[in-house]
Amino acid sequence: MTDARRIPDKPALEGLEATWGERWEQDGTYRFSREGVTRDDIYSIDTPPPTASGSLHIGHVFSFTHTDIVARYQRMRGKRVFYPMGWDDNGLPTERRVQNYYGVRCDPSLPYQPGFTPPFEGGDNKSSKAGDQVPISRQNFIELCERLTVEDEKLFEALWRMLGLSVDWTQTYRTIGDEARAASQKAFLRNLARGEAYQADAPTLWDVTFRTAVAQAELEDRVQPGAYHRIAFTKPDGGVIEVETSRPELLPSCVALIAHPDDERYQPLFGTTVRTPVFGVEVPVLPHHLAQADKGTGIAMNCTFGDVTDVTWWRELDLPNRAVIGFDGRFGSETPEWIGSDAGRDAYAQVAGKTVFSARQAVVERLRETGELLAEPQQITHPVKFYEKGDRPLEIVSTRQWYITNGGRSEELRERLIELGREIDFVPEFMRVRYENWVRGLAGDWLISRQRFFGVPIPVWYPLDADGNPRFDEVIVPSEDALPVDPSSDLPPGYDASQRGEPNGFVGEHDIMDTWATSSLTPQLAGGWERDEELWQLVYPYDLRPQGQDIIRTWLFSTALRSLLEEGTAPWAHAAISGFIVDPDRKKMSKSKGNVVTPAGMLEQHGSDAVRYWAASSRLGTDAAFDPQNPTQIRIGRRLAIKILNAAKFILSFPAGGAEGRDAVTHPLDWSMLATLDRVVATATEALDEYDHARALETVESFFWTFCDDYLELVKERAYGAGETEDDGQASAIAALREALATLLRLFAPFVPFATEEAWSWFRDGSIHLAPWPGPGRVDDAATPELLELTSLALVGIRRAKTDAKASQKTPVASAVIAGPEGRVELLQLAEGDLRAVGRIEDLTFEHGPEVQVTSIALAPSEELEAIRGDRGRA
RNA sequence: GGGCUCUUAGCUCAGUCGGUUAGAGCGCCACGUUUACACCGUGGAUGUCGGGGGUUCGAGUCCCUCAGGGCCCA
Repeated sequence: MTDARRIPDKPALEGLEATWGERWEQDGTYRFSREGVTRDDIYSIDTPPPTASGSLHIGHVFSFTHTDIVARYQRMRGKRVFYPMGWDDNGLPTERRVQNYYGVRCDPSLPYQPGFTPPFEGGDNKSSKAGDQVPISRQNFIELCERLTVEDEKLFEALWRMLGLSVDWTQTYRTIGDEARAASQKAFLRNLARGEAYQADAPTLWDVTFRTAVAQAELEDRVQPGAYHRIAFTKPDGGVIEVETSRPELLPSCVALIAHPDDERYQPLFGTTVRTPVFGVEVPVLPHHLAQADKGTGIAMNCTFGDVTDVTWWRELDLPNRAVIGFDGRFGSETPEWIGSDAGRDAYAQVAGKTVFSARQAVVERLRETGELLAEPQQITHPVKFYEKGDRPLEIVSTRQWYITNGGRSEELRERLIELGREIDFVPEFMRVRYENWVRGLAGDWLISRQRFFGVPIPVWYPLDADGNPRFDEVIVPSEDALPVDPSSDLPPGYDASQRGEPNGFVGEHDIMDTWATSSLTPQLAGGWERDEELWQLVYPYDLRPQGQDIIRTWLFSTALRSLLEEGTAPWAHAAISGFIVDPDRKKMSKSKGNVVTPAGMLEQHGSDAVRYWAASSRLGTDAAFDPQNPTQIRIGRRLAIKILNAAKFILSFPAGGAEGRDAVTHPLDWSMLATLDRVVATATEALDEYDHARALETVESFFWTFCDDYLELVKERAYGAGETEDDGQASAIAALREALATLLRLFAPFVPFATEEAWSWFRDGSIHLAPWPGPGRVDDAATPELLELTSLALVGIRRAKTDAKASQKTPVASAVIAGPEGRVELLQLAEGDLRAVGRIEDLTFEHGPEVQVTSIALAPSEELEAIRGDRGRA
């Protein structure tokens, strides 16, 4: 043993996070070492990196604690745990934050300004308009993104360390880092080579504020106010067809009217043409099953493109493309060639250059003038597609974009993805359905082009023909060893800088990839794919992917997809899905609802162990209610952590003499306690193996309270060496207590890492977090948990008798009789000495009876009681 | 509109394969303690297991149905 440890007089939780956090860092306690190991020795975890420019909320603490419990458990089971942490810093959230924080916006047409100083720092500047932000070059903008994310990441790491995540902090990565950019470009080039990446001119959902394309996974419907406008189309015979539309401004791009094939009202018109109001364009009337007969007048105006149904009709009915709205969300300034009439051209002049909103007013006004608005607009609410981070409705524009196949256009690939999902053990199992539903519902391939700045560039160039037009079908790619590249500044193989933008020269792709195109590669990024082959072979496929249920369709799916395309295997063996946090009204906590609780304050106020206990008491997949005003579970966790320290201090205060461990145990009651404890160990181990941390914790905790309240009370006199018990009873009690303490601390260690490490340090060397997970030990052949159960029952009976007599538990008892069934009483008698000691019973006898109970008890004569009270009064 | 999920004590939640009188913690009330324990012990009250129907010797548990909450998707 080493020098005597100083156990504090008053153990406290305060300061443990700092003390042990520093110590673990110094000792490299959680460092991943690959020396002399095989894949079987490793437990690898692929953690979805938090968004660096977001903020960590209590839900992160919740789910990351779940992961950490697994990591700590597996480490104690003897695994080398590969548990890296990344920061997801590329992407639009960072751009927005940088704009607000520094008061700038990116204008790629501007030149780089060395030594640029932003107008301010630290603003949240939410109300500022884009016009007030200083325009800066793309490179200046990216530098600010880098600067700010590095700062954010420091704060994140500090919080995770305080929470006690057992992450190997030498293994961090950033999704914008060189290695991440190289890896995601390499994966893209491999997709391209295998035909899984392609470009296409296609109608694309477009956010006009951010001026970028948006993928299916980023869409959300929002209910918006709108209005139905009933307008008149003219038949060749001069008759009128009434159409209701919520988007009258798209009238200039109208290409057809469409009704359901079974709709008898319109069947006679199929194949004929009608003239659009105001603009006077002849368009056909066509049947299609997606037209809803019960909506409006039952016949719909098809435009380029009002919604996704318009896109379907355009594709399936082979209609012309009459786009009028540009990337800026405004109507084009040139009058389209398909509008031939003077009146039509005059009307278009009224909308040219206008926003959707203004154009709608102009068109409606003109409809009133011509009498083709048949009724006052009828106010409605209806779902409209938005980019989940945007605040203006999406438009649909036609552009050239890059795609990656994801099964949206291939039944066979969808089936393979569902098959792949079956290789993953979802915890809880029902979460698999969300994955399968998402895969089955995919409507198109994955659009990965983003017209943004802070992200991984799509690593290709295009040759220019003699007229200076790009030949998009002759993609120029870099060699893999040149990665990462930025096509807007780096040169394609075989060209020189003077040829950029010149006829017969080249042009670089200016788009970047969707942030998910990088985030979907976290197994590769963290695991050294194509960079550290040895590491990759050791950690991939990963054992565990923990994540929230809300990102199954995005993160889990896209990672599984990339893994399938690249490796042909599932990226992980298990997917552990945490629930989310709801407020006392059972609403999901989210920034927009304003009910978010910041975790740092909770950790400081209650202590990390307490907060972790709260997180650990919820099962995977189950939402947890959390009331910051009344954090009951956290208080219970805090009480438990304090109790652990106090119980350890108490147990260690008994004189530890000779033999340690189970060899020194002789007393039947001590054996019984250890036998019970072995069962607890078995249950907790089984639960943790099944990723049921809540059951493991509950089992250990409930035993711990019994251990303290009953067993510890029963043997404390014997452990003091007081009383007239047998000679070796003291040594047995102390050995059993220390054995139980060492076991309980280890059982609690994954949940409450600070308090357990503190208590462990009082009597053991090394970190508890590297100590072996307890297993069943040797017990005496006669040992049975039943003895401890019976003794507890008897003890409760004695206590109750004293309570009924309104007497102190210390009141001496002259005589008592305990009854019980035959066989059980004989067993109970093995603990007679301890029962007499704890009950201060002078004369204890046993008899047979139907159940275990105290049948008679006589407190000591009152003069003795008076004497005791007198003593106490004097003391 | 579809998928998933939940509904058990005042609150937060367990409840295994369908099997005794449905449990824990917190809170509440009463009493007792107060040198391991900013706390501990003993006891107490609170239940139409969301409603209805079915299967079964037996249902909190399985099936159907209705209602409500939540999440995701449309």
